[in-house]
Amino acid sequence: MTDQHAATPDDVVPGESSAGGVRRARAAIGRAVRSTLPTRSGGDVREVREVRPASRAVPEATVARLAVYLRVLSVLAEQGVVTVSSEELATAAGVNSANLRKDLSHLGSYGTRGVGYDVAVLVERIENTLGLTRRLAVALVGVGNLGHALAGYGGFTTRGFHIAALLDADPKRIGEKIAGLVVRHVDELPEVVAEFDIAIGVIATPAHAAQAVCDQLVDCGVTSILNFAPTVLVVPDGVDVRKVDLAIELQILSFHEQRKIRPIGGNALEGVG
Amino acid sequence: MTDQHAATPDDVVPGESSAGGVRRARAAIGRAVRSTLPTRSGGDVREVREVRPASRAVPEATVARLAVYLRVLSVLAEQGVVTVSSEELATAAGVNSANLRKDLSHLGSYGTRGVGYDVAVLVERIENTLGLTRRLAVALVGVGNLGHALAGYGGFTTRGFHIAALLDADPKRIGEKIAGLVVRHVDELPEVVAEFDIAIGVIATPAHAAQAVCDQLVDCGVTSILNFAPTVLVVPDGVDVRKVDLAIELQILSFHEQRKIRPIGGNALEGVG
DNA sequence: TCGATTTTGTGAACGCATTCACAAGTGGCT
DNA sequence: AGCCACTTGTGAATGCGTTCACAAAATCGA
Repeated sequence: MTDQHAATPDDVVPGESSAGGVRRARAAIGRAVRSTLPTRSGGDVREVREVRPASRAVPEATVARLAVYLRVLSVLAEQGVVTVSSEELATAAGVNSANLRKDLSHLGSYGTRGVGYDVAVLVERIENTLGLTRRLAVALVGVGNLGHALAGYGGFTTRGFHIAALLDADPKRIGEKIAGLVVRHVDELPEVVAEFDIAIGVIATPAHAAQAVCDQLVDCGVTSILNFAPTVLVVPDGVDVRKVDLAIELQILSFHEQRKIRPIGGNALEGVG
Repeated sequence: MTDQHAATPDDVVPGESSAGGVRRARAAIGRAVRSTLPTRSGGDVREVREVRPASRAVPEATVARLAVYLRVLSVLAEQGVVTVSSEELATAAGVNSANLRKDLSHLGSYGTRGVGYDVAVLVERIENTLGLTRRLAVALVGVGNLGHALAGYGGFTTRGFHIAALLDADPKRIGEKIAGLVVRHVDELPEVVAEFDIAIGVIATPAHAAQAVCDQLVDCGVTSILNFAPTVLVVPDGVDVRKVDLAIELQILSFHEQRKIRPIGGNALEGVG
């Protein structure tokens, strides 16, 4: 079963991002890792090392929050804050402090009772857990309205990632230079993926093209995809898809908006505040 | 869910319809609605309309999926499909069919055993539930790189929404025309909200400006906010915030990427990860 | 050294969400 | 009418995630 969606709440959703939930290769991977058998009988293949037991079981919901903690911690670190309590950090991250402590406990015990957590240690620990020690290469497919913005969006490159290539199917866009990168044709994907060791593919194409692009990415060996196109992508097991769908986010807000008590007559004169 | 929350995890405050982030006001809404007491003693305030009982209990996770179903159903409708079974629809939406049936059961029984669901009926039912019958007005604050793209993004206006106003704090951008709209200064927010009856505010500013903009929106009576800025927004009870954070999405993918077994490849000898 | 104070780490309880599994209903066919 | 194939709707079981609540550290001051 290859499904995906965000949560947004989902997310989650989960979140979707929003939501919510993603599907990652289920327990199978964990098991394969634990078993000591080499991937191939030849002695040449590096044996998979025992993964640290602590992170074997990091729940999905926790992973999403770790990224938030990391952002907050980075700000604190810049401000010169050395130590932070779970209560402080939880407030800043908008979560329950018990929840935060449980989240962090999945990475091991790195706090000091009576004191709190060392900011620098925690940053490093979370970065390790999220795999942000090396900069992953991202390929962005679709440089239309949204893709164009994403290419120049700072938030992308900030931490742990860099956009290595831009691709599009429209011949008119090939060769165009955006944010220092030349747009290449999507059919060059295999070369691009190999050349830059692309780890993540971002799909910012129209909905009707998304599945085809996704298939191409998967064929090239890309197993992590961030999808901005408003369509459900079908992928084989072992491929992660996260989706960001603006229309869905708005519709969720609409649902809640609808049931708010507003003394009709246009704009609320009292509202909430 | 893509999960997002900026609201404090505190619980229901009686007397206010609260729907913080992921969670919505639990039984409190139902209770507030049932009780006939007016929000204020003055007879002027219009009494709350009775919400149909069926939708009183739609779970958050279900709401997020309803939006997905709706999109899939729209495609089916365009293709002339009249009836769809839960199995078909579930597959197309990437969810379990039992899950889908339970989701739909929250809106009442609109299927026919042995046959399936009438596409048109279901579309209408979901649109009603999500409150998409009227077009909500959206104000977009921050027309930088990302905001610019969002302003022109089709996915926004597709169904149930229209961008009524663009705002920015940068004087150089005021007056600029984007997608047929003139950019106004963010300080004009009160007039804009009143003029267009803004229901949803979209924040696409830099992180450092997001909270201030959010506060302004809330002051103007906007109770639904979609936040693209990488920061946790603090809002009073009763205000919904959903967030879309690209960096977080990538980091979640990074986490899963890290633990995939890749026999080849540079160097996957990651330690603790 | 000892007690007061603070804060972590975690077992247990709780609640929400998903999935299973099947009775109940529907339409088609003979 | 009666049987069969199909599909919904839902109680029950299961799993996941959050929150509570408290014992176990750790620091500080006297």
